[in-house]
Amino acid sequence: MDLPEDGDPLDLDRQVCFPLYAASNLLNRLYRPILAELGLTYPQYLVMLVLWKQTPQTVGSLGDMLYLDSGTLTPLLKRMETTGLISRTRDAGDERRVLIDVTAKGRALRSAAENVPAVLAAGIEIDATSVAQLRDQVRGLVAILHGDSKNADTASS
Amino acid sequence: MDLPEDGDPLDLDRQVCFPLYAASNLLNRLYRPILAELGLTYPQYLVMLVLWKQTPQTVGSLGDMLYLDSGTLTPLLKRMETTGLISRTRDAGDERRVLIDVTAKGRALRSAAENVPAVLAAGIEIDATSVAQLRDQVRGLVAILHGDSKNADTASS
DNA sequence: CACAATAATATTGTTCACAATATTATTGTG
DNA sequence: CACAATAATATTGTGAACAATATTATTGTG
Repeated sequence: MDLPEDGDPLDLDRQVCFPLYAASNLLNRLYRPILAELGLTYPQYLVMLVLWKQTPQTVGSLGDMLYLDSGTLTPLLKRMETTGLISRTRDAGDERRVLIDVTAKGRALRSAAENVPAVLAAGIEIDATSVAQLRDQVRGLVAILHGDSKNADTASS
Repeated sequence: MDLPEDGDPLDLDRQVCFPLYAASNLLNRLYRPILAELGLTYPQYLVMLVLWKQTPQTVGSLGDMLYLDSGTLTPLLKRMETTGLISRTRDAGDERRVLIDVTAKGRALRSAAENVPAVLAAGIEIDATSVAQLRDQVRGLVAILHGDSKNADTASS
């Protein structure tokens, strides 16, 4: 009774993509004021998460991890350079590349960012199990959409 | 073993929101060329889905259903008016409201849009059961995020 | 009826996200 | 080594999203 055959395929309630779209917007809206205190937007926060793990990165390596391209990242990284969180320097070994590194200011921001997940979680009434389940399912979809069919076992066994 | 306690809370792989963000971007990227043939963007497509179901709508009613506000919808609807898919007229009964209706051109687009879901599904290798499961889980999250706690029983209790 | 309070939409300014294209550097083939 | 092919990043132009604010219309209270 949930087959795509019966009913209108153009019904908003049938769409898979709409809830994802809505959830993404709503989450961004929830993150915004929290991250604003750190002087970050959500995609900028994602860049910092990567850089806090491993540095330096290139525009391309950031794009691979965040599923974004230079058209989005270049201006974003320039803004982050302006606010003093990162540095952008041409790779001497390969002048095509731009190395992205954290500055002292960017490194200092880490401790303040550490309770962002907790603050956010406090604003959402959902238990940890559901969250993990949801995360893994969406991750499976991302893998499929990105063509990493190796990781495409959303709910299989 | 999946508790938020162990490990770094700022690890990209632990984030719930990132997969949702990535999935939303990737899906939009997938929709874009398909909808471009109809002269639509994804949010414009969502507006048409609503209007094909029930008309007229107001800016506010569309916003309620799509979780968007006038700051996003007003310019979007103006563009759709320009392309001739919808009409925007002040409600005579309440001049604050703007009634959004489909034009003949917008109505004619419906049949062409009917196979969008199928074309899209063809591009994603995922079974219907997983999709439905994912959809319902994300829908649960949307309900929580939006404060509709009535529908917030993703897996609670 | 006056007029504050509220409601619905519009505007402004900033930051993404993207396709298409341009620019510059490196690699590969002869 | 020349020079086409490729790779990495940047630029351009369009369309969202959003917070904050402005504008206009209606409602409610006296």
